[in-house]
Amino acid sequence: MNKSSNISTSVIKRLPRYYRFLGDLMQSGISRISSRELSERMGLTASQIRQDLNCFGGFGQQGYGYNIVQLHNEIGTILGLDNVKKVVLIGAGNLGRALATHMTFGAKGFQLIGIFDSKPSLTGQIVRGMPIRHTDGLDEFCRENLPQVAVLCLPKSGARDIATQLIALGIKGFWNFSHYDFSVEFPNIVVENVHLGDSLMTLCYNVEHKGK
Amino acid sequence: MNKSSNISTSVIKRLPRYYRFLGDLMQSGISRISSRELSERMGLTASQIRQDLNCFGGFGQQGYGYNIVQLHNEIGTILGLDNVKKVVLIGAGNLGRALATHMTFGAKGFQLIGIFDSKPSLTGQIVRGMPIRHTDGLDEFCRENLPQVAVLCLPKSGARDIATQLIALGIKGFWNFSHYDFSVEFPNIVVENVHLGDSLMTLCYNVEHKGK
DNA sequence: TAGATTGTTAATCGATTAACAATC
DNA sequence: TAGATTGTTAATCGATTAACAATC
Repeated sequence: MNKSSNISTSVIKRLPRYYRFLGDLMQSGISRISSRELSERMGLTASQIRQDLNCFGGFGQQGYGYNIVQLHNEIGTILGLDNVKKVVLIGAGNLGRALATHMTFGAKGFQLIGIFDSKPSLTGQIVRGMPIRHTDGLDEFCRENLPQVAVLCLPKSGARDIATQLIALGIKGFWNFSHYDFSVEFPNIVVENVHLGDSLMTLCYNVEHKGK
Repeated sequence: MNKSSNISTSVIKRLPRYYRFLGDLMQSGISRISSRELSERMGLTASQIRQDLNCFGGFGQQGYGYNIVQLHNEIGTILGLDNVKKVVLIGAGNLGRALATHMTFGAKGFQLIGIFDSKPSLTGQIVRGMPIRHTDGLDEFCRENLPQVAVLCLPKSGARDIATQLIALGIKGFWNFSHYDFSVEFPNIVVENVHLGDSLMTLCYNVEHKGK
């Protein structure tokens, strides 16, 4: 396990945002930027930007700043976007279908290779050019196609069993929209939780208490 | 502005999760729990739970623990879930429609009252029992119905103008799925960002570096 | 060379954890 | 009363910010 394995999650969570801002700057034709100017555009401190980047290497140049194209590439590499990971999506309800249709997995280091649902009535429906498969075929599909990542868009009740099954099949990471909580049973599995309900409640609190 | 306005965001972000766990415990018929037992179920320290709760008041009882129903209610009140906020959703693409159909706004302190899109071809389509309205009518609709919150499900390009318009119309909080960044132009507006692309890139990094 | 800006160390700030007296 | 567990203070840990020497 290399040096980058002990980078703090605070830093890692900021990397995609740097990547996005640098991408936008790239497109606007600017070729270099100082940590100070980037900090103003992003609403951070220049110090934090320099600290963050120096976790991974010295990408800047004294007296000059950072080369935008180069830094954008570096961050993309750090994030692992060029190393494509195969993804299966479990749960083809509204949310699952929206993600399948709407997300550009390709630009983020992923390739969606299969969509599954336990509801027989959905089997065979076409979403983003691929048929929804029944979860009965999940084992076989994974053994053949070796996905590394799964998106969970199903109710809490079903999520635990599917997660256990998928981990046994070699899935290394989950994009988890369900309310199933991996942390107790599988503390070492990589999970990125997206709890939309929690997010909405946080918003509720802030509107209530911080709203002008 | 009351005492709760200087609660740290770390604490606030944990409240919805407490609320969910307590709701589950409630349904399983347990009536009391100690911080130690809750900490084991949630994968936190007991100390953190007690610290968090004591930001808002002493809800426990020495030698006994916490009454689950009571604590669940208290946290609901703290989150402001019983004070319903009217919501408009802007952008009825895949994601917008999925959220409109899939989210139980009601259980989280919100009521969806209108769905808008700038694409004339969508106008009049029914989503969750209500017609998609054209954004031309947004001003009038807001003046009549006084929503306090907006969900932004549109591309970055359109988001800035709509956000500015909505703020002028009295919108106090945004659930922002767009890539528009409020922090520089509107640092004091309440915004809950859900950047699905960023989340996916974070997952990419972690699969790459932390995967066993 | 002089000016600018990084990389990096040190100082500060905030969040988490540990400890324990208060008390049910 | 004895045991359990909170509320709260103190200690630790980690993240952010400030400062500045190195250097382009």
